[in-house]
Amino acid sequence: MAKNNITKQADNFPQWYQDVIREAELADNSEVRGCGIVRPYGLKIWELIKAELNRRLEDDGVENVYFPIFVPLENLMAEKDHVKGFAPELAIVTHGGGEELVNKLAVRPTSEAAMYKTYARWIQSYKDLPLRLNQWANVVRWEKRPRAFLRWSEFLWQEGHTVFVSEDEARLEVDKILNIYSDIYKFMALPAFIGRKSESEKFAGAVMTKTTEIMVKDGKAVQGATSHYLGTNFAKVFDVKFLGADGKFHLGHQNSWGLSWRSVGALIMGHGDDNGLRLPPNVAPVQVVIIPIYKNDESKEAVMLYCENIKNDLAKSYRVKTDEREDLSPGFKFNYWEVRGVPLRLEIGLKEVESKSVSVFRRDKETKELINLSELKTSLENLMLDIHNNLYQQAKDFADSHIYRIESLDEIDGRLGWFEASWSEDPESEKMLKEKYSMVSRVLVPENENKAPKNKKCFITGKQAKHDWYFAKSY
RNA sequence: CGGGGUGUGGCCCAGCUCGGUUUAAGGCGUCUGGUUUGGGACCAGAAGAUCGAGAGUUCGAAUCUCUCCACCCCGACCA
Repeated sequence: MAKNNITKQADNFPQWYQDVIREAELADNSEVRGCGIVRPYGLKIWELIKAELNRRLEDDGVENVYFPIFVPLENLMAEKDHVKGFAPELAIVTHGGGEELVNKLAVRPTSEAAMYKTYARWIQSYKDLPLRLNQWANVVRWEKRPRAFLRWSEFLWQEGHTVFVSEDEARLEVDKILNIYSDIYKFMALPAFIGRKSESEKFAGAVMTKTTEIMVKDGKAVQGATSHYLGTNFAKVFDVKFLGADGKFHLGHQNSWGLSWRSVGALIMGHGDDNGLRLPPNVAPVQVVIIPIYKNDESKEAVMLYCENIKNDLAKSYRVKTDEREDLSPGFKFNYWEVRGVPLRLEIGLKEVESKSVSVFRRDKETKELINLSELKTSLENLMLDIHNNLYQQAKDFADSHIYRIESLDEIDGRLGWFEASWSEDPESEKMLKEKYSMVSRVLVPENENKAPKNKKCFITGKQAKHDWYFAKSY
C-alpha cells in the first residue's frame, strides 16, 4: 500500500487539499499574501482546460482580444451595483513613474468597465452586431479569505463580453455559453449542475446570472463558471448604443461570462482521493507514465530499448513520459506518479520484455493487468475512455446521492452535501439562511424552473414557494 | 475585519512551561563514494540555521517582557 504525506480526506479535508497541492507540485505559496505560484504541473492542467475551452469558443465564432490590466477608477465607479460589488476588493494604483497619479487606476477585478467604453466607439450600427469578444487575462480581487486555486487574489481566467441587438439573442447566448461550460466540466469528468442564480447571488450589475455548480468531495459547492445577461445596465452607463434599421438609437443588450483556474480546484476536490490527485485523461499533463524496471546492465539495456519503442509508438496519440531517473526504486516512482494523478502507468521489466507484454496500472481504480503488446494500443484507447467514464460516474453518483430533500429549516444539519427545498426566493430569507446556517442558494436547475415546487410553502418563510432550489455551503 | 494557531537549515519539526551539558536535537531531502532497484532501498561520509524582525531584562535569551511583521486555519466578503 502506498504511503504518503497526505492527510486523509475524512480527517481534515482542507488540510488534504493543501497537502495534495504541495505533494503533487501543483502550486506553492507566494510571499505575496493571498497570491499563489502555480508550478508547471499545475499550470499545464489549466492550459489543457484552456485549450479545449478556447477551441469551443472559436468554433462558436468568438474572437480573442486583449485589453489593459489597468482600468480608470472613474470607469469602474460608473455602474452603481457593479461598484458596490467590487469596490471592497479593488487593488488601486496611486503612483506611476515616481509621481502620484491624478486619475487613479484600478487593477481590473473583471473587465466590463475596462472594455465597454471602447465597445461604444466600435459599435455604430446594428450591422456591427453581434460583437462577441473574449479575453484570456489575469484579474485581481483583494479577497479577505484566499484559498489555493479557488480564491487567490490574482487569478487567470477568460472573460467573454458580447453585445446583441435584442434581449432574446443575448439570453440565448447566455444558455449557449452555459452549455459550453457544462461541456468543459464534462471534459474534466465532472458533472455540473447548471441553472439560474438567485437575486442576491447574481453578478454585481447583471440582470440575471446562470451558473455551473460542482459538488466536491466534502459536500460543498464550487461555482465553476458563470454566464450573465447584463441587460442594458452597462450599455446605459458606457453609452453602448447603435443605430437600428428603424433609424433610431438603441442600447445594446450585453452578456459577460467567465471561467477561471478555480476549475482546477474543483478538479482536485472532485476526483482526488487519499493517495492524491486522480486526473481524467483529457486534462492530465502526463497521460501515460512508463516505469522501467531492471536489475543489472544487461536487463537495463533490453528494458530501456523495449520502453523506448513503446514510448515512441504511444507518443503519437498520448502525452507519454518515461521515468528514467536512476537510483530511485520502482516503488518510489509508483507513488510519485500516483500522487500526481497520472491515469495510466506502464510497468516494464524483464518479465514484460520476455512475454512481449506490459503491466498496466490504472490510477482511478488502482488495479493492474498484464496486456499483450499487440493489443496495447486498443487496450489503452479503451482504458482512457473507461477511466474518464468511471471518474465521471463516481462524481455523478456522489453528487446525486448527497442531495437531501428538506421541508423546513430544522432539517438542516451537519450532513455532507446539498439540500433541495421549495423556496419563496425572498432575498431577506436568504440573508437569514446565510447568517444562521452559512448556507446559500446555489442554483435553480432547468427541470425545476419549469415546474411547480414540490411543497407550496417556502421552507424558510412559510410563504408561497416559487421553485425547488439547491442550497449548500460553498467555496 | 472578528476568532484561533504557527514562525527554529530546502521541507516536516524537538527544545520554550521552569533562561545555563545545546557546539540548537531528529526525520525527509541535497551532495560524494559504494552496494541496490517488481510498492516510497541500504551503508559510510559531507554540506546546510544571523532560532520571523526590532527593542528590552540578564553575567548569560530559541527560551522571559514589549512592539512589529508574516503566514495558516475557522467565520463574514467574493469567482
